[in-house]
Amino acid sequence: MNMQLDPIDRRILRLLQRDASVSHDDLGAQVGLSRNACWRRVRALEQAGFIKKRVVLIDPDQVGLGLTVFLMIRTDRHGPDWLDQFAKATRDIPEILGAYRMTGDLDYLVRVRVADVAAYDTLYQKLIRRVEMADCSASFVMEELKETTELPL
Amino acid sequence: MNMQLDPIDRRILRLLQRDASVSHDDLGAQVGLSRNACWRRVRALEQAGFIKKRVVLIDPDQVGLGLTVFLMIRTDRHGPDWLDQFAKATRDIPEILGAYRMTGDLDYLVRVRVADVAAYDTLYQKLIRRVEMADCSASFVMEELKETTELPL
DNA sequence: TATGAAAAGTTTGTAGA
DNA sequence: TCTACAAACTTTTCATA
Repeated sequence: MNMQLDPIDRRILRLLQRDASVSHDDLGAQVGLSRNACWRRVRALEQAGFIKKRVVLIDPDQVGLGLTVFLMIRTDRHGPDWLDQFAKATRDIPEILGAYRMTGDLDYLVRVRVADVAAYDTLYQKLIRRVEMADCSASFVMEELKETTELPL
Repeated sequence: MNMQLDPIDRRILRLLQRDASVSHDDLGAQVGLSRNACWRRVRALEQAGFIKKRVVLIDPDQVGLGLTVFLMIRTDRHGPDWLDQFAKATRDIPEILGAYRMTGDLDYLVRVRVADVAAYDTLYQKLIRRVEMADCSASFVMEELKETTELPL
């Protein structure tokens, strides 16, 4: 299914990525559509893959995951098997929330959520046991100014 | 309200942060609880602030936001008013999805989602017009190995 | 092709055994 | 706790533009 996003779809997405707990009645009212005209559009957006999933966002501090760490990684192995191994490791380790191959002089950036510095060290040991890295330096987040899943639409 | 997370709560959170579209019936079945008992726990988790919000996750590529950029920022103004101004700017600019004050020699790290390099440049201009920065270097994401909102529970 | 109204089917939240 | 009920919400059907 191919689809072009019209202004109403955009508004629906904008509202749903802010709060997906609204009813189709309310959502419809907010975009000026009937209950099921709105429902149809949401379903279409789901089927077309615009909406990937519905999730609950958990407060990391409340569950004891107070520390975000960014790892800047450089490798000297640029073959596909190193990347495979690294990609698999990042997928397997649940503390790793993000992993990105980058331009510039750092090769990879990894975003991690852990309880504290001790937990970070455990994770670091786990990671270097699984993948060889020429250089890996950690930067700790002191303050989270912003952190959102809302895309600019 | 204060609460200690028991193993069933943990499992509920783990399931809901993967897929919040399940009914309380299904969720209850998966954690071995009646519909009602499960519903109560979910409500308690919401009220205690473990569950911050319910949202829809949108595929960035499908809405034409194919490029993630990380900005590494250094400032020479370490007063509270610079930080205020910077924090406000990051909140106001919807393309900025994350902004972090860091340890180490880079002061701030900013995560950005835009359509392409041209859109990035527009955003960059917007940002430097609002806050003074001693140094700001961009790193573009070539490949997203992992990107999740699921916390390790 | 997209809509709205209404009816049917589910789920949710509450109250009583 | 559990069961049962009422309210709310979701989804289908159908008629219309």
